[in-house]
Amino acid sequence: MDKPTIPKGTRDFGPAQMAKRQFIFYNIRKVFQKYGFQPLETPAMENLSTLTGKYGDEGDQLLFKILSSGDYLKDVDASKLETRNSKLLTSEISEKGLRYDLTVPFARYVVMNRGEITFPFKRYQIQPVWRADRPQKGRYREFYQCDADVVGTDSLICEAEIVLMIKEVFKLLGIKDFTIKINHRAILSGLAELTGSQNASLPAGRESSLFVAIDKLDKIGEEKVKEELRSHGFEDLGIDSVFGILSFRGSTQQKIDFLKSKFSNSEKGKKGIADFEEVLSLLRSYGVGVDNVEFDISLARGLSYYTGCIFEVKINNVAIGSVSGGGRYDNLTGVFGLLDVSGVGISFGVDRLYDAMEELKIFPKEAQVSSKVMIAHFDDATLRYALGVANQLRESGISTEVYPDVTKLKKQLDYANKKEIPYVIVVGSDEMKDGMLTLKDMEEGEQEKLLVNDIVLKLK
RNA sequence: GUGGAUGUAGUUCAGUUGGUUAGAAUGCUAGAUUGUGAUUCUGGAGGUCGCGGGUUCGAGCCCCGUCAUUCACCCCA
Repeated sequence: MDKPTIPKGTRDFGPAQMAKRQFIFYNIRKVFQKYGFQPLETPAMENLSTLTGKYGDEGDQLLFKILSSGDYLKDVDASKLETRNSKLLTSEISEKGLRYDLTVPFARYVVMNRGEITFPFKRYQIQPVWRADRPQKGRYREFYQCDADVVGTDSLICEAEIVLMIKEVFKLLGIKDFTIKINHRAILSGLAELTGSQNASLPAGRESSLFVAIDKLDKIGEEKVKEELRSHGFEDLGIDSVFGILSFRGSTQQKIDFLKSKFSNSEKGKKGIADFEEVLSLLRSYGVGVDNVEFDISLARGLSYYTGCIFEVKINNVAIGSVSGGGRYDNLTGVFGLLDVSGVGISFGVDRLYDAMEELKIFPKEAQVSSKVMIAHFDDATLRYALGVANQLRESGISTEVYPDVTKLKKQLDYANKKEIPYVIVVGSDEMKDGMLTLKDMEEGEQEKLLVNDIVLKLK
């Protein structure tokens, strides 16, 4: 029998990791609820028709498909089988897939339940998603997303509150050095107009290849991006005018003023700038500073359904991809037949947050303890006495465990030490006689004799 | 889907131009100490060297294949 393994890109989470992961989940959930978001869960699997076509060609390839049950090959067209073309066959042998993100299932839910939902609808969702990617650093095939979305309102208050929530989550997690990058799809569209003949919009495909290329600007540099654009057939003149804007350096206000001058003929560009200015103005009304916020004209984000403001959060000085991202999508529910519902949302990637926090060594110690106290004993009589003590402690709300076997004290203390249990109560025949129990502080190594009630007071 | 790196004890890794019985640290375990852990000392267990083939008198080491892990690209949380 071979040693058992788990699938590529998946992980087990032991008790130590779970304590830290739950610390992250707990704080994100706390913030979501504080801003009025309500919980939602959807199935791990969706109908393939719900998922396909929502993430582009690349995305479709990364979908995990579930083989139909039963004798799924029986009714397959023989000529299709002959072709040996898997893509032709998938629709025949698979009708379900694992969810790829939380936003599309949410859109599906909204459309299915449109009659029940009171808009604007604010929901949060913390569940795993699956992507058939090649795993690498900070990239897994199964990972958790923590999404909060609002649908049914165009109000830019939602965008502003997303910024507030990001700041609050990072504060609770103890991450200090991070950047919230913001841009607007309309600003990018304005930019795209400049690449072609004056004011002519690019076809959608051309537009997205432009976005994908400039999104890499801070990663691969100006020359490589230009190269990529040329290979996609963009003219040098257009490329130069785009870089004339992208290379602009200055404060947020200077960037805004500069773009306004460039977009004098672009309705889209003007709209993008106006939205962004309004979000900044709203933030000021909340009385919250815009530190950590950066206006990044080159931020594009791949997902094609974004139409308004887009966000991305990076932790500085940690070599890991973005830990959070989101934006506004005007027509997500449109593909499911419900038009004119605007949504905006944010997603935190727990697994990357975990990796980054581990690298920065900023998990608080109290996120990691198990029992507060363990009771050690010597024989059957003292073990039985210990059970009563344990019950008293637990009734007072103190996490307590009794060492379950009769064995040497050394071994029991060793166990407590390894589990990082901070206190040990030693019950021997002397302690049983007068009720004065020995309480040992495992960190300091000191011990004192106390009544159970006094121990409760001390540990509570 | 494309390219690179690495597979030796539970774990992290040594292993000389190919040469006797493959080592260390750590962890595990027993004791030194019959009521005291994390420090110290002593003993013990633990390896089909990822798998399959080839070269050779001889392979952990060289060659081919294969699987796994990992990093990067594409894309993304």
